[in-house]
Amino acid sequence: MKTEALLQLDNQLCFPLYAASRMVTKLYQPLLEELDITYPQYLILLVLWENDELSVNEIGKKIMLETNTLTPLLKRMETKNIIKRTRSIIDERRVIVKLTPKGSSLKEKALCIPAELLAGMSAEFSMEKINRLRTDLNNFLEILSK
Amino acid sequence: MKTEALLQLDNQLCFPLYAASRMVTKLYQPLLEELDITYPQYLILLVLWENDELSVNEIGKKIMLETNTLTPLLKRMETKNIIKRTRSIIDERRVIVKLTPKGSSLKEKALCIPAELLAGMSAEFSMEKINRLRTDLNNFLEILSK
DNA sequence: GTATAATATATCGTACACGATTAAATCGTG
DNA sequence: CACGATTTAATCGTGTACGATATATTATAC
Repeated sequence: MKTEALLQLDNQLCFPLYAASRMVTKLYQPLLEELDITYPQYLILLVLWENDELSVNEIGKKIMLETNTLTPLLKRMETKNIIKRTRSIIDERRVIVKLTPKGSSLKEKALCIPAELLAGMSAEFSMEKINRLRTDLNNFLEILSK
Repeated sequence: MKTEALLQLDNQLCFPLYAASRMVTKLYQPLLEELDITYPQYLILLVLWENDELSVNEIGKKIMLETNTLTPLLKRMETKNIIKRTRSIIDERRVIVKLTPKGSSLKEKALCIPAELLAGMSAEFSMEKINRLRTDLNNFLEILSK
């Protein structure tokens, strides 16, 4: 491909990535609104549902966000009474994040979300394609994070 | 897959999309810094390099952003003297965005960006894979925007 | 022609993202 | 033990995103 052509929006890899990401977030939104959470907050809940307690840093590694994003995000979640933040006694640098009962209980409401989204899509986009896309994206992500 | 398993971060399609998008933006950043622009500003330049003048809405359709995001973004670009915004005389609701000479000249500096990024990647991620990913993402995007 | 609908942009408020810096606690080495 | 290096969060400033709303202009219907 010519250098010139590479500058066309259509030929960029970055753009569909950027646009699709925002688009998917919008798909989630009406479902997450019922739980009164945002999409990044949902990601944090996903990792907390899998791990009883995590430090800010550990959460950050899992969802690839720094503390400068996480701290205010977690504070908002604490205000909503979804999580609790406590300084570790063993190492006072660390802040331990735990689910509150309310945060735990949100999991049940969230259980239907992935299926619902997949269902809405699979009419047009087969499960195989979705799986392939996810695999490719994860590979891509792994390369990028080096 | 069980409902429970669908809630695991690893099984989500949304997450790698979200993470890869931000990661790619970070890859662009050092290159864009030399042009003194951000990634969304780069997207706007891409479409303006292809189209001499566009209204705010037309830009929005191409890069899928609303005016509430675009207006301040474009104002910042105008402050940097990259673009000019003028009310259309024919239809005073419309604001026409045009490149300044400085904005046009940035294209030459940008020409090497896509190639440079692809080069840095293709060692690990073949051109075929990148093309497939782009095609899949574009298909996905098309489905989503309905 | 005028009331009304539709269109185009702008404004406002909230919530991310993230580079840069700060501050406190712990670690490592002499 | 001491003290500099490292680790962990927090803070600050800037720039997106976007839902909701406002405002001005043009199109449409009657």
